[in-house]
Amino acid sequence: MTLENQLISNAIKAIDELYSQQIDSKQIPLQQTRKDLEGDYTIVVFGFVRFSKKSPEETAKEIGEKMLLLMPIIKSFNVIKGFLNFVIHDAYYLSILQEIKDAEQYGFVSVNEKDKVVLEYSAPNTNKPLHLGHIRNNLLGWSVAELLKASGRNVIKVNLINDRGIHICKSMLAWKKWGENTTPLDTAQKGDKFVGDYYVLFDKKYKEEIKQLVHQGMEEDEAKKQAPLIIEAQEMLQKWEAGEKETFKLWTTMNQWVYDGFDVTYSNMGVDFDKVYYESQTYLLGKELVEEALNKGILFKKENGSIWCDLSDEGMDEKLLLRADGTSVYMTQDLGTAQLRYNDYEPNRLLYVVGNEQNYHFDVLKIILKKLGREWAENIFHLSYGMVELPEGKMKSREGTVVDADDLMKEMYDTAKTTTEELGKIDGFNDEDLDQLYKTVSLGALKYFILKVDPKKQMMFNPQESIDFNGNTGPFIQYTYARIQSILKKADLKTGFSFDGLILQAKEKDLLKQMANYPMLIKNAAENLSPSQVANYIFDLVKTYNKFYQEHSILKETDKEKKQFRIQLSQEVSQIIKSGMGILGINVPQRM
RNA sequence: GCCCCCAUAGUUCAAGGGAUAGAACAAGUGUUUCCUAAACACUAGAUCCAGGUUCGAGUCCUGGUGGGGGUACCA
Repeated sequence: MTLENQLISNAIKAIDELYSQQIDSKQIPLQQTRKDLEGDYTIVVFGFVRFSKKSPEETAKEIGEKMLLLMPIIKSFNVIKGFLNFVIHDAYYLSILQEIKDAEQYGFVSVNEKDKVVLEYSAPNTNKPLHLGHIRNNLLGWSVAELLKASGRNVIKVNLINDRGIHICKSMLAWKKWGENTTPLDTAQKGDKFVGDYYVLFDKKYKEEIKQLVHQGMEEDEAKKQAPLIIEAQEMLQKWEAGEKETFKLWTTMNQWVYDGFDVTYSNMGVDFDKVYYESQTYLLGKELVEEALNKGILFKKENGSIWCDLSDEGMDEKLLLRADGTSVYMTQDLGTAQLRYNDYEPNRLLYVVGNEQNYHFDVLKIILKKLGREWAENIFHLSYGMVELPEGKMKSREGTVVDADDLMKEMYDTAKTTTEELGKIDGFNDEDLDQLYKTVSLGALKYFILKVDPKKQMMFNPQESIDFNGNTGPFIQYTYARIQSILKKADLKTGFSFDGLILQAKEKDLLKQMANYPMLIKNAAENLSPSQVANYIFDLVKTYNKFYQEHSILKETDKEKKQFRIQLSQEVSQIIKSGMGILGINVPQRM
């Protein structure tokens, strides 16, 4: 039983004995005492005055006295207004150190195989390379998976490749027309970049056609529909869905180029998947679902043959599910994908890491599946994260403001290299070590920068101001870790030391207090699907450690017991840093 | 038009309805004969506006202002 739970249950007991009032644990506002005040834990008693019929101060005093008797671990208490502050004996904090030392993975809950979560993230389109928005998605997805694993879930990471649709046909058509049979090898490009260029080219030529038609007197909306290129692309999609051989072959070839490119980016980023779904393999199931729903009368057909879902009962519009030409749309395939995933795993939760621009899409997806009688639709959860914004607004490929994932990682690497060389602490590193270090530091900086922000919130990225290496950053944390490793290398950590009766210094106690919170932190962060909470926790822990490091000598401490204690403390702090950073997908270096 | 989300120092981010709103960067100042100064210490600086609920509101409710997103036979 944790100390928090003990405090709560004894508070309940004290209140029952004092006021004959039965309350449950949720009604006990327990929190950590403010740093500048005396005490470790605080109970806010304002809410109790209605049955204590006494002033907040008196109420707090009475409860405090009762609990002091009930719990020997409480050293003393003090009351400020309605705040009852408890001071806990050092012995408790020393026992925490022992607990951390003994734990296999402190703060982690062992995995329950039956608590299955299928987590989709990344879900790229195969018509353009990955960019900053995907970076947030990928880092979040991977990290949330780690977080859920740490809290005992059996997580299956899945990717869904949007490998079919009109957008792919645009790239294909452009390549066919102007690609002159070249391949990524010919232009020495990554495959995803190569194909992406043709997507851009299509858009350019298409715009020219629209402009020309408008010039000839056509309305712009009409011109967008009538431009020969778009008609040709639509025909291509129909051919593809009809399984026409040549189109299919081109599609296979070009998609493979893209996959090869993506694999490189994923690998550099350090993300992976347990299973990859392809939209091309799920859209037919989606079509079947639409057919089923149409027969059940859940959907309706318009005169031109297109199929729709009427969502006016839910206060929404009508939603298209199948085009007039019979080809499927995004929603069609997502229905199929969800069904397939459920069939494959029957998970407790189907989690989607997708940007908040698709909130409406997921609302509709759930509603339609429920209309179809799929009760598991209730377990669909959309982890809706905010967009990454640039100083000039949204990223637009047309305006060349897209921050490419590969480019960004390369820039970070170069910055890490420059900074490290300037600091010059790299004696004895060989080229391989250095490359590894630059990767660790640059990715650490990038990942931390992205993940420290609450996923739900929109975030700002300014490419002009490069990501910092000082302050609340990945490298700051990595540095502290490396410094501890340096100490541990020089120190001889003796086993079998007992620290019973050791008087803790304020900074040492601060550290142990924070360390004691790690298990709860993991639990809460996992519930909120928020790696940012882990990031902020680790940052605070590291700041506290640095203060301790500054104030107290470790290796030069003459008292042997104190010295061993501080070495042990440092060791466990570094373990938590490593563990927390691991959840964020960030490695920690032995030296930097 | 209708629907959803957001608004905190100059900037980027924190703050489970609780005490004096925390950090970091940028600005200014200090600390290395001492375990890695990618560090530490100090100074200055903020809850968009108007109401309401509450013992207590950055947090909840209403209205306003400002930003973002959605509402496509795009994904």
